[in-house]
Amino acid sequence: MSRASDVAYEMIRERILSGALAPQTQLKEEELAELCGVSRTPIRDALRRLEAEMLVRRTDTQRTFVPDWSADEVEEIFTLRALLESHAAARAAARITAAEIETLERHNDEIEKAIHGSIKLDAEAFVTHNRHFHNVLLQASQSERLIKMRSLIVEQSILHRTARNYDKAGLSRSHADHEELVLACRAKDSEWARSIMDNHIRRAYHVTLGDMEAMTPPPVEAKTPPAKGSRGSKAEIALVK
Amino acid sequence: MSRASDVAYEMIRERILSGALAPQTQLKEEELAELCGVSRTPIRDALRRLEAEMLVRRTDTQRTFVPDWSADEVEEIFTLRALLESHAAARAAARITAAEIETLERHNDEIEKAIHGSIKLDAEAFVTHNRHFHNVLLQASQSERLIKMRSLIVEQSILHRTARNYDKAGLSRSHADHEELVLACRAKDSEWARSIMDNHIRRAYHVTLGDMEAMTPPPVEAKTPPAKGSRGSKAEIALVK
DNA sequence: CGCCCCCGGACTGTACACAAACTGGAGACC
DNA sequence: GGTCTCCAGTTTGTGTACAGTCCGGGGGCG
Repeated sequence: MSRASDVAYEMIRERILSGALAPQTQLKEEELAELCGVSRTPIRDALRRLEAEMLVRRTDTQRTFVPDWSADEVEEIFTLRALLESHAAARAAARITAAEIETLERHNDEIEKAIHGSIKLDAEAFVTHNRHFHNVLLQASQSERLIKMRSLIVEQSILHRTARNYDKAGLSRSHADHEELVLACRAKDSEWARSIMDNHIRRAYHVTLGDMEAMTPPPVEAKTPPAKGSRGSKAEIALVK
Repeated sequence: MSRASDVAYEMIRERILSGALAPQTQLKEEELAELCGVSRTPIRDALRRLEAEMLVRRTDTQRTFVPDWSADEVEEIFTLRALLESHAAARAAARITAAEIETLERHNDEIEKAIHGSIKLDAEAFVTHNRHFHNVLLQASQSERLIKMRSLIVEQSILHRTARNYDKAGLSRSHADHEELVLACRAKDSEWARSIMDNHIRRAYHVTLGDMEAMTPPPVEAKTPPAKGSRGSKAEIALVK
């Protein structure tokens, strides 16, 4: 994992998810090369991987941009996530090992601590252990395809927002869901696991939705050069509707 | 599409799906470069893309192989395909345009012709138009993510086998499903479309299953060098169970 | 004005050379 | 015989030079 292309991948990914690289930004290979301190070759590698995960978008003329997501896409993302993660939970319930169940419990205990451990909510810890919990479950589903598909469903950043704006009751509910998932795994009851997970994610969607409405989106409309000359080869990049 | 890396991508992909590159084969960049008449750079590009689509598999030490699929994986593939394509059909029913519906009908007419047009079944034509039909529907779902996810679900080769071993009645049934899908689209009835597609694909799975049993898999076991020295860094490639 | 064409600068694609890492086997040692 | 170590050949990773393509603006023309 110390290859230049891995370093570049991590650096760029991190910057996109954290917002350091704003949506609509064009990613130029040479710039990134300088940023990461490597040559263009590993950068190209990293960009290919990010493209496969839909964390960057390429135009028809091979220019690369940081995408942004419309409300419609957010809905689609959560629907797919519910579909896939509940399927993964069902598979996991049938295949999970005792050791993995213990790991799940450990992470969920940490989540509990993050909520009630101190006076103030430890959002960072919550997010981290929440992510791990879901990852372990995905791993237990023993399907590489599901794992790859999930990585197509970008939501780290959205998740981050969600965790911050949940109230304590909401977070506790989330913790309780996880506990029930552990029970379902113990019982090897796939359908139980599936329905818990489906419910868990749909709820998260609606919380996110609330958040998104709450923070009046600054109507910073993309500068739209009024349909200038049609040379037919102008690169189009997806704009938020 | 005339870039060297696109040519390489197409060539390698075609050879894998057609079986010209057998499962377990190691793909060496230099060999492929010679095969495609380009340098290693575009080959590396192509391999990255194929890897993202799970059409090749890399070991932990960056060696690239043609994968093969166990019965368990085939089941997983069809389950996911049913999940995703029925979701896509539901989305499509709500969004499809009149022009797209016409295209669907055109392809389905061709399918009809392939089945009954001449004395002998035109398997090639059937497979082609069947693929197009499904692609149009997927396109109509207007979700890039669904399209990318579907490409993770390799099944062209399996599909090929399926079409050959369907009997005429089965193929007609498939044609009738497509007709009903068009009706559901016209009616904008998402749930109807979903259930047709789910049924359509599950049936295909069981036909494939029958085929796979029929043709006694030649028990050509992978040479397993009896667990020799454990240097710990030996590349492991997934073997068929 | 508004449209079109053309061109220089900017960005991506490809080849190739060299560096780093992995593989499989030969030989030392118990 | 079994296991470990080391090494030469093989394969992949990276830097760099140059070729090809695209973008956006300036000037000609209606």
